Amino acid sequence: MRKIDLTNFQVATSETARDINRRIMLNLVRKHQPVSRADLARHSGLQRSTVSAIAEQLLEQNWLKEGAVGQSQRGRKPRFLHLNAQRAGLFGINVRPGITYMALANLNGEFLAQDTIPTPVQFSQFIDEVSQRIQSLKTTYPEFSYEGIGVSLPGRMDMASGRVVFSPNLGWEKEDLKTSLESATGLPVELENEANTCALSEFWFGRETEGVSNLVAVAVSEGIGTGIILNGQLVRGPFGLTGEFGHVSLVEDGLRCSCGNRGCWEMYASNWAALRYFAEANASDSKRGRDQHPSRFVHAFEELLRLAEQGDLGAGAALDQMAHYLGLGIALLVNGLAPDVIVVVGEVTRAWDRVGPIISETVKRHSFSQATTRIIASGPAPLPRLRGIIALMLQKRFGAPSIA
Amino acid sequence: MRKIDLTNFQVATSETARDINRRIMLNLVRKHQPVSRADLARHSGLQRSTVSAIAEQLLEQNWLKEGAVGQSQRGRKPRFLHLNAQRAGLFGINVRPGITYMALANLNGEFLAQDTIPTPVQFSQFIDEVSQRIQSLKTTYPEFSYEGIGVSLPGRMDMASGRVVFSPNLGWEKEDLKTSLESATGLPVELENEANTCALSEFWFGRETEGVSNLVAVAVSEGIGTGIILNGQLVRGPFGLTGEFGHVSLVEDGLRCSCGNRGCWEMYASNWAALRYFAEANASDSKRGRDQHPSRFVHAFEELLRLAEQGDLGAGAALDQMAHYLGLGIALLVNGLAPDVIVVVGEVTRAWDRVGPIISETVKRHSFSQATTRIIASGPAPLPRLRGIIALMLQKRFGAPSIA
DNA sequence: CATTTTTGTCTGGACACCAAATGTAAAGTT
DNA sequence: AACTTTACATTTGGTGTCCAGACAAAAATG
Repeated sequence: MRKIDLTNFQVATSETARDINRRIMLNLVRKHQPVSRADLARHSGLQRSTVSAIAEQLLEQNWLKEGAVGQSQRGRKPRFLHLNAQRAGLFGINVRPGITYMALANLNGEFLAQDTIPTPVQFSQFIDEVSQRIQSLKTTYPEFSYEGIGVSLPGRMDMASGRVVFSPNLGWEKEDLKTSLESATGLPVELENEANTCALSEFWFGRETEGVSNLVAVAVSEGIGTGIILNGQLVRGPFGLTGEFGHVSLVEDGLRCSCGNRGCWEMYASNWAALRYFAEANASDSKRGRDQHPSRFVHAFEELLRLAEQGDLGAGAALDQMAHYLGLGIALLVNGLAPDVIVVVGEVTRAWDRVGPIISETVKRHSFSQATTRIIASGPAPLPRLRGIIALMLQKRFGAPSIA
Repeated sequence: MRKIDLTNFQVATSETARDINRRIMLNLVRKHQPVSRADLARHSGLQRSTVSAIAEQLLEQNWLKEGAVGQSQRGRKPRFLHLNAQRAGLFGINVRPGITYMALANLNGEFLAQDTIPTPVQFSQFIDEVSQRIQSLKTTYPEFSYEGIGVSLPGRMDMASGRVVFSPNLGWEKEDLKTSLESATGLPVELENEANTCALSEFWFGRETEGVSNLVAVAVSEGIGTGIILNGQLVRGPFGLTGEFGHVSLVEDGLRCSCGNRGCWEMYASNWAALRYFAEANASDSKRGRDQHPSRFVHAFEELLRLAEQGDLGAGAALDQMAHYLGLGIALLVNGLAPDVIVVVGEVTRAWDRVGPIISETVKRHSFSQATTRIIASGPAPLPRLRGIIALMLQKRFGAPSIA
């Protein structure tokens, strides 16, 4: 039960009920499509007349389409309804150090086109290149009604102002990405932290998350970020700062981290940490990785994965150590938040057969027996980020309306 | 924005709008009472006619009372409305090892009577004694409409079944406290973890939490529990297990905790930890405290506080060390959750002049500079728990309705 | 005493949901 | 082939709610 915030609330009007039921209808169509009005009435508990009225509105506004006539054992055959996929064209952009992924998705969250570009170092160049590609995609798919652009970023941003608050890996702090991209493309832009988008991706599209309302995503790359969904909604906190569990001290008086703290989780469980373990074991330069160009760094970790897969003992040991520390941090999340699901995202999941059991074992040893949290691996990046940023925009239509 | 859970949702009816607006009205009356209908219309943005209609309903159902005629500079004088305090008599029970606190509160959350009893070891005896006192209070205050009993417990409980899931300090696991107390008193009973009630107390009654929607309570006693409020609502998680940050490993390979883990936060920052520090420094028996009867143990920590206040260096050093570790754990919460406010609850707040600065300093050293979390001390126990369990029940009437 | 200002109520219209009747269409039955 | 049954979908009348504006009531002002 939520407290009503008297500094910022809104009363209900006579249209509030319709708003609520319309969103429920859209969700039911999304889940069961193609589906008849009668079925929708049964699923929702609304009267058939009400369902017809809502459907009529949604058909008028092009959110739904009437499809083929369906089959039934006896009686009049139903006229199926389904989402009008073309009603929303959504651009998802996943900005990573070194490389930027772009995608076009429809109302069903299905991808129609994907593209990658090297992430320009210059901010203005980034805006130019991205808006140019968006323009070209818009002309390639003229049948869509374009609704917006979502950007997944390694950083934290303030929702109110739309500005990036904290982004050490990109260096775009203080840049007004939202406004710049909006004026360049003419489409509304939404920003979100990449760990949060990973969480949203699993929450809205995950197969193992049916009925789940508490979920934490652990996004493992150069660093570690966490996206936290509790009570069925993303937790952003003031300035979107919630979720920096990667900078929690796991090792007392441990390695100094760029954040100023010591012994941060991400110093021991990130891709970079694994490369460090590998380098240290080989008694070579321990600074390897950090000094390389970001995209080359990604390749270094993928090489480590490949080496381990091929049976290299040193690479395997580095991954094992990384997995151990991943487990320690995840145990902390299990104890403290006890979500239904923790989903691990990142290149490391490609070696899940190896790291998964180590993580599970470590978590079991360091957490309550009562906690029933499932720990699962997500698909390979960059898909979770792109799917998640699309989910963020779909939420606008399919999420529960904000009331009171 | 919340995702709609299609396994468990409810559609809007024609009364949904009224339900929403009625709750907003109740909140506005609570905040501004005594207040006129015209003022309520201005505060809410509803039409005066609508406000009158809602007020009429609430007056009929005795939630509101029409008070004195107020003053105004010009024009017709307003007829003031205020909450009918007697409309709800709420019993709050705070069960602690050794001692149980009881209180009777009204719809305004004001306390009318308070009482304490030694916590019986036998569960059945507890039910008997509590229901007997409740019966006696009901006859003393016959003018109330009694709405329920809330119980604050050191443990975790499953909302669905109402059973205690985990309660090492009470030993009432598997007991059906809710049903037992309900059948003994004839009143509906709600259970809640004590750290959660501390959070609710500050959230609903705190003076420094206006407009705050993310708050974490750190309840420090024999152990440490955390109550987490995010996006304006309590996070309970499956089986109410969310919030056991007290059992997060802060010290690698540290002291073994009763939970099975090693180096748990509460092994280093609880009252018991401070007593251990004190005992260790005095080279005496390090098991002191654990072996004592719970209520005597409370007295031991209060004695430590008194000693420190009187200038005892050893006692002061023990508190300082406790404060340091409190700061470490709180820094973790600041980094990971970045709430607007963290409120510390417990006997230790009586020495806030001493421990507050140490906590702040430690948090500052171990967390982001961006985080704007305020760290405050709550009033002395047992008030927060009692106020919080009352808040839990008041939520039923004043919280936002659950929709979709 | 008329005017102005403010509070509170009343009335008609719009919107939404519900329940039941009606219309529509197809399959099964006689 | 005509009738009955079944199921889908729409129409109609009733109720609840909010809104906008008119109206009534009450008190200060000029």
